[in-house]
Amino acid sequence: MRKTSLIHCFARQVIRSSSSSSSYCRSFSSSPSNNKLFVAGLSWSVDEKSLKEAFSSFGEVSEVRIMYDKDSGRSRGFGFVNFSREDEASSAKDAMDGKALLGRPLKVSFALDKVNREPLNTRYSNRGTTFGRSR
DNA sequence: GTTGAGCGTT
Repeated sequence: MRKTSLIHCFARQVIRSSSSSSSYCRSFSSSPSNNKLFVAGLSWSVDEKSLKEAFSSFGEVSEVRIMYDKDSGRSRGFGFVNFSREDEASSAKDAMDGKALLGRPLKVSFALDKVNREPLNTRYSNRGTTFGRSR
């Protein structure tokens, strides 16, 4: 009876409602996102469909997003893969992490939640301050 | 025609 069961839930830290406004969820565990995967080390010639095809073999890929450069328009070499199940995502990560795609080693890891944030104190008037260049 | 550590828009 080898049932992969579920992931060991890692360290599930329940966010206590300390404040109804600040949700500073910093890297609590090694899995900030469950079904969200961060794929890096991709070749600059890789597309979303290639990644989806590569990760679709482990499960159902719900969404695949690759980041592209706004200046050049070329792929930055990293993207995000969303699975329908965290079990598949974990398998894909554990299976594709370290492997190679298009001749380049892939680096798969859980993605950080940067879209699930709902901050209220945001100053959109921060325009005008050039912080140099984006990282 | 280039480069190679990383965490992203709707």
